[in-house]
Order: sequence, then C-alpha cells, then structure tokens
Amino acid sequence: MYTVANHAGVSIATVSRVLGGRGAPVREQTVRRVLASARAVGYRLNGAARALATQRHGAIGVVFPNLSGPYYAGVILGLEEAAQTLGQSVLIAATHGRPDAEDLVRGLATKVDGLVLFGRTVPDEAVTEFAAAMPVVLLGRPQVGSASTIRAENRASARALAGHLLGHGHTRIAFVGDPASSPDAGERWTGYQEALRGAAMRPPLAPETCAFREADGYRVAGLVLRRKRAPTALFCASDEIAMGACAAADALGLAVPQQVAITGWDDIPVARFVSPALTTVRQPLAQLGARAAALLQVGIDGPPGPGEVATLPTQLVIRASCGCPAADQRPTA
Amino acid sequence: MYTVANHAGVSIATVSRVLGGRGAPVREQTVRRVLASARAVGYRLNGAARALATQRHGAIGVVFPNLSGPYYAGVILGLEEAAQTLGQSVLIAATHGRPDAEDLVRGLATKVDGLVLFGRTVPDEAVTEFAAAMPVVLLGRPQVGSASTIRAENRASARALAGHLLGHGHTRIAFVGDPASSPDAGERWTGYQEALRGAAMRPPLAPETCAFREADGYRVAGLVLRRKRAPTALFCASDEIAMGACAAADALGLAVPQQVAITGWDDIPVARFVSPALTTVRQPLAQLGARAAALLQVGIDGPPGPGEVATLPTQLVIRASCGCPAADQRPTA
DNA sequence: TTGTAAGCGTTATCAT
DNA sequence: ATGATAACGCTTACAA
Repeated sequence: MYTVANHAGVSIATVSRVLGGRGAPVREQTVRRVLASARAVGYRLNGAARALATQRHGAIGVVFPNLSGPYYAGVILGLEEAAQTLGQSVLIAATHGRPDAEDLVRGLATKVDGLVLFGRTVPDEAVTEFAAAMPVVLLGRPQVGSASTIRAENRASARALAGHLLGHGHTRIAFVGDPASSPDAGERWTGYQEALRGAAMRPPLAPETCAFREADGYRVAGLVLRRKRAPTALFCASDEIAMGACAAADALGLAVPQQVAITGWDDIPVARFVSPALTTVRQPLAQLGARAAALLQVGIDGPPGPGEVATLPTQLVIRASCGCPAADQRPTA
Repeated sequence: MYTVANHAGVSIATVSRVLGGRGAPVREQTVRRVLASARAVGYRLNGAARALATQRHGAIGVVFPNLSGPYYAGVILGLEEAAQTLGQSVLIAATHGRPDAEDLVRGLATKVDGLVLFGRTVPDEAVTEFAAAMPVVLLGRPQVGSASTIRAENRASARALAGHLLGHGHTRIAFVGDPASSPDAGERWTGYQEALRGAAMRPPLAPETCAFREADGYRVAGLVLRRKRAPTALFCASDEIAMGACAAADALGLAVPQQVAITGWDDIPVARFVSPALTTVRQPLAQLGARAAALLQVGIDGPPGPGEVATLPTQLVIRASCGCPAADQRPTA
C-alpha cells in the first residue's frame, strides 16, 4: 500500500479510502491517480490485514456432512448467492461424518463472522459453544440454545402425501428411510404415521430402515417387496431411495405404479424425467440457503438476539409413480 | 490472548506457541495451564491476525459457474476433502455466468493463497492476471499462461463410446450437446467425429446443440427424433441430457434401446438405476478436485513453477441403454 | 523453556 | 480532501 501511495504521491490513508471504497470522500482526480498507480504496481488489498483492522472477516462458514445428492448442493448454492449480495464470502467444510468435526468447525470459526450448521454435523454442546461466540444458524435441525433455525416443513406434507396414497386405495404402505438419521426424516415418518392413523389404520411399528442412497433403496425395497404380504405402496424418504426402489420393483417384474406405487421426497431434477415420473415433495433448497445467509447477517450486524425459527413451506408434486394418470408435466418448450 | 496469558501467568508468546501448535516446545505443565485458561476465558484464535502475521491465509478459493448437477459438487467435494488434509480452508464463489465474475474473483483473491478456476468462469486475460499474483489451477479448461491445468480425458473415451455404438450397427448417430459450451464438451464432439470418420462415415456437420440439462435434452431429442430420417442412436454429452432424451423417446413411443440407443456422460448416481440403465462414461470427479488441491499446494509452498497439465483417465461404463444386454449391474448386497 | 518486542497490511481517528 | 499515526491480534526472531 505504501508502494501505491508513493507511486501516486498520496498517503496510504488516501489509498485505503479509494481502494477500500469507504471513509471520507476523495477527489475524483485523486481517485483516478490512485487507481492507475494500483494497477501499475499490480497491487491488491490484503484480506487478512483488512479483516484484522475492521474486526470483520467478511465471510461466513457452512458445515455439512457431505455434498452427495442434490440437497446440500442446492442449499449451499442458494446460500452462496445470498451471501454474495451481502458482501460475504463463504467457507465450506464437510464433516464426512467424522467424530472430530468439532475441531474442524473450531478451526473454521477463527476465520468467519458466522456459522451455518447443517443437522448431523456437530453435537448440541458444540452448537452451544459456537453460538456463544458468534451468530449461528442451524439448518434442518431442532433449535439449540440461542442459535436460529431454518427448516423445511415435513410433517404436514408427509401427511398429505401419505393421504394421497391412501386415496389411491392402498392399505399396505411401507415407509422406506431412516427417521433417526435426521430430524427432517423423523418428521416425515411422523407425518406418515399420522396419516395412517387418521385413516384408522395401524401404521407399522418400525420403518423399513434405509440410508439415503439409490443403492440402499434398491436393496431395502427389494427385500420388502419380496415379502409375503408385501406392501402395495412405498413411501420413500428421498427421491434417491425412490429411484432405487423403482429399480428394485423393475427387477422383480413389478410394474410401477400398477403393482407398486412409489413416492419420493426432494424433487430432484431427474424426478420428472424418469418413467414413471416420480410423485414427490419439493423443498425450497435455494431459499433455505438464502434465508440462512440473511438470518446470519442480521446476527452479524445487529446485537446478539434471541434466535429465530423459520419453517419454509414445501410443495406436493403429484406425477405418475403414485398411480395418478401420467399427465405429461415435462416442459415441451 | 493477553487475557489468557494473564490468566495462565505466562506471556502471549507462550500462549501463541501452545495454541498455534508451533514454534519452540513448551513444558507440558505449561501447556495444560494455558489450555485450561483458554477454555476458562472462552478464548479462540483470530484467523485474520494469524493470517496477517504468517503471511498465509490458509485458504484456497474455488470458482465455478454454478452447483447444479453432480459435476461441480463432486469435484468440489474432492477438493474440499483434500484441502482439509492439507490444512487449507476452501472459499467458494459461483459466477452464475455473470459478466462481473472477474471482480468477484478479485475479491476472493484477497483472502486466499491460491485459486482453482473452472472453465467458463473468467476470461483468459483474467486468468493471466491472477496467475501472476498467486498459484492458479484451471479445471476443465485449456492451459493459460503459467497456470496449471487438470482435466478429464474426453476425446479417446468419446471415440470409444461412439465406436461402441457403431459396433451395435448404428449408422445414424446424432451428437446431442453443446461443444462450444466447454472444452470438455468440445473434445467429446471431436472424439465422436473421429470415430465416425474412422468407420468411413460422414459425421454430421453440426451437433444437435443442447444445453446440459434434462429439460433441454428432452426438447432437443424430441425434435431430432421426430425428423424423417431420425437417428437410431443419440450420443449425449451428459447424463442429464441423456435422461431428458430417454423421456423424449418414451413420450414418442420409441423403445430404448431397441428403437433408439442413448448414451450419456458422467455416470451420475441414478444412471444405473433408471430403465434402461444408462451407458455412459465415468469421470473421476473427486480425484479431479483432489489433484487440483494438491497441485495448488505445491504452488503455494514451493517457488513459482512452470505450470503442469494433468489429464485424468475416464472409464467407459457399458450398461443397457446402448443396446447391450441388461446385465444387472446394480448392487445386490 | 519462556519472555520481550518488532512487525504483518489495513482501517479509522484526529488533525490539518 | 488529505495526511499522520495508533490500533487490530497474532507470530517469531532474539534474549534471557
């Protein structure tokens, strides 16, 4: 910066004012001179020094289990875009389910002004610890202490979706997924049970436990569909499970939806292009991320607040895999 | 830090040594005392101050167009994991095809020690500019100046895949994709043409231009398949295009692969679970990212070098959509 | 093994 | 509108 100042014949204060774009106004002629000098000497501001002086990293951190599947990528993309307009950079960290995730986040925390923590990444105690030090927003996870929480609605949609299946006349509907793996999945399981009970049916005592990947959906659905009194409908906790389940039905020679109805969750991009097109529930992924960024920003700018809880609505997407007539919903233009 | 030092009855130098984990060794008893004090006063290092003092941000930046589809997410995940083991944080920035991407990257550059730039994000001049200031690794993009480049092999695989289609007896094979959209796509188009010429056929003068999304694949394939002498095989530049194309064939009542063979590229997770299972080419996504991180690290640690070019091999994945017997390649366990 | 003190490159306050 | 200069919180010779 001194170099630029010399080159332009001004003080570093002035250089800072024009390059940093703040502080007292600078004469336009001077601005041009400084800009020219900066370019001439190939100068660029140092973010670290800047952060130290301003007491602001100008960055937020987001911690997620991994990036497989469209869910995290979608949310993070929305988060990144919102952060960008707020002038924040975003640092990412995947825990990969490691037990030392806490340390990872602790390290991250030294470089950011706020943290977005997805469910299933760090234990509650850790959340409390971080929330004490900086604004924290939780994503898809019950509120902890003073941290804010953003979630997508699950229970009512699950109830509606299971109700829809009931409306098709199914009496043996299995839930394929792992309610214990995340609060979101847990609520889908709850909503599903409520729908069955609402129809005076006894929901199964336990779900057909299944991780959120195609291969697991294929395996578990294969097992379930081979049983004596196999279910006639599969309520899958994610589109990926559902895709695997469809493949399993196919392999067993069962027609979907005529012999087995299958529904998913998420509305991944391919969902409408497979055959039969998948009935599912769409989550507002990008919005989830954008809200998280916005909420974090108020925590960063403002005083430490109480912590909000926001629940974003989801949308039932009825296509063909549930048994509805296959109105072609694919874009024709 | 002074607070901790007081609390522990030592100097800030000692605190730095134990908390920073470097410099001269510290007596174990002292270490414990400092650690305890730090916890007691709820102290955490300040990354900005640290970066300023060490002249190292301990972070790398990655710039990509967006996060839709599995490609970027896969590469970035591999990148992040490798960076983590190298002790680097990763900052992400999506350009969303904006023209002011350069400024975005310029801002990012003030906070990182190195940059990973995906193809189609910033112009060559900008790459040169950044490469002059810090290590830069290009991903899926021809080499520019002193920047290193990592790519996945495209041409030979495309030749092999098109050759495979030829082997099935197809004589009218269309290329669906946009060679101009990325160097990768361009090479696939080249390899495809080479294969046709190698079989003494005249490749079409132009590809069936199509963006990399299901909806576009659906639209373009629908148009192509409706033509008089419609192709009997579709060589799609991505799995997403292929999925859309399959749906289009389906909508037209054409059986895949009996009436139209369709191949993709990428081997996205659902590719093996759709019906028919997609014949495609698998790219080593995570490895691309990991290599980028590693290459960047040598640039950061070492002296400014000449810039390497690494091409990672891809793998032909023959399944059913090309017309091969549908050996069930789904996991059964 | 530990302490002292000089930076690291900005921003921001206070003069001018 | 611009200039001097004191922080900002840490690391790291150099001393002890």
